Amino acid sequence: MNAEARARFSRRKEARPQELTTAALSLFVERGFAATKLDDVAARAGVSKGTLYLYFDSKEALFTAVIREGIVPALEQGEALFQCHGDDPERLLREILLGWWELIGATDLGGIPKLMMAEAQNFPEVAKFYFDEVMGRGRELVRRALRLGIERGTFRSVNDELIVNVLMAPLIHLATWRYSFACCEPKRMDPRAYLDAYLDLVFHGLLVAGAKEPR
Amino acid sequence: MNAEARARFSRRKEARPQELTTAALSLFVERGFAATKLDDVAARAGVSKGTLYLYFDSKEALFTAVIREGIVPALEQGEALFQCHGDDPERLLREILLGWWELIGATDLGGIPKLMMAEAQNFPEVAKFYFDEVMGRGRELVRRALRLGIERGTFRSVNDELIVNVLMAPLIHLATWRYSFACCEPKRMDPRAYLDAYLDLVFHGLLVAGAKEPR
DNA sequence: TATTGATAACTAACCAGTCAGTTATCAAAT
DNA sequence: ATTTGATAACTGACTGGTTAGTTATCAATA
Repeated sequence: MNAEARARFSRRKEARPQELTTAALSLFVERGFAATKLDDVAARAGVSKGTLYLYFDSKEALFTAVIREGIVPALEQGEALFQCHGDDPERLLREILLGWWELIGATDLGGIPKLMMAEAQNFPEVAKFYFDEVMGRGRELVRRALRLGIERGTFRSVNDELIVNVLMAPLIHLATWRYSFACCEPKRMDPRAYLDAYLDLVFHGLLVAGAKEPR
Repeated sequence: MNAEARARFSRRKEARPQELTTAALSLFVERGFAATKLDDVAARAGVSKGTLYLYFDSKEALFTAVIREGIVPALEQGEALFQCHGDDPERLLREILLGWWELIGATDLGGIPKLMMAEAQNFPEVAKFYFDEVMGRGRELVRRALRLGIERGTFRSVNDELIVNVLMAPLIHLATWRYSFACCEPKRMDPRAYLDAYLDLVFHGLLVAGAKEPR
């Protein structure tokens, strides 16, 4: 049996966990944790429910894995990307915000904020992990860019701790939109146009008056 | 039997529906629709599950009532409030955004956005109602204030249709926060400080350069 | 043949929805 | 003022369908 046939038909102990978490993520995001049946998760991953239990101890363990394994790699990728641009705070912040959208918001991971918001109170430990290890690290990136811009005199002197939340909210909102009200819109919103309007407003709000015109 | 004792012990056909929807709202927001047991809803309202079924046909009917009866009155109250301030667009927009917070975000109704986001795909008809009748009307208020400001030359010429979403996102985010990650924060966020930072950023972003300094 | 990945049938618990029975209330009759 | 009968509000035990989690069995590989 050749490699491709193997990959398609044979038993794949290594690949199963990710196949299952991917299937679980899409269903958890679509329906919520409690309303998602493990039979459906298994079916979407192309296996039976028994197989799911070979890799995860419980439904809750699957949920934990979905969050942990789903978002941490993307976060590390993001952090690596933004360690270089030290010179231009405006450009750096723009790259971070757009980078979040490209790397998380616009991908399948974009459903995770919706899922975590909905389930935070049901899974306090996962919420704590997500708050510290995911949101905390993401916020720190944005905060450093803000601070840098303020120190350099490019940005106005705002409360960076609070403004981080304000800056992230429209991005998270856009990501969540796809999994909530998108189907209600007669004329679909264009994410690119939304992002342009958002960045335009934000940088007009941040840059000191008289500084160079935002792009 | 005096009025107070009556209010506490007697049967109250008229008051029951609202007692039940209030209890249901808090539990739906806290745990999600599917994870909420009707026994718990009934218990929180001080009645038995059988009584709940005297007033609502099904769990889904209860959900629909929670959304419809919960938010429409507050919306109408809001619309009535803002029909007068026609003169000063900046002040008008500020009143609308802060008014949303006071009237909805900071009250028990503040959980409804979280609940609707989580359940929109499970209840497309309720989502359609909410999208058209609640969000649509709220957005229209904000949009008119934006347009007015642009026409008067107070605000920059932004895409009002898109900016409405950007403006509302941080408010909805703050309201949702209370029912998701608030318990993860070691030092609680101060909503007032958040709102100040938000309004400061937004009005610096909206007002034309050289116009009077935002308050 | 032994091991391992996978399954499908199974079990036990849970919970939405029901209904036969109970209790509060009130008006009419005494 | 008290009793009584009718009714509407309410209850909680019960049922049936559903689903998380288990296990006996099978098939492929080494």
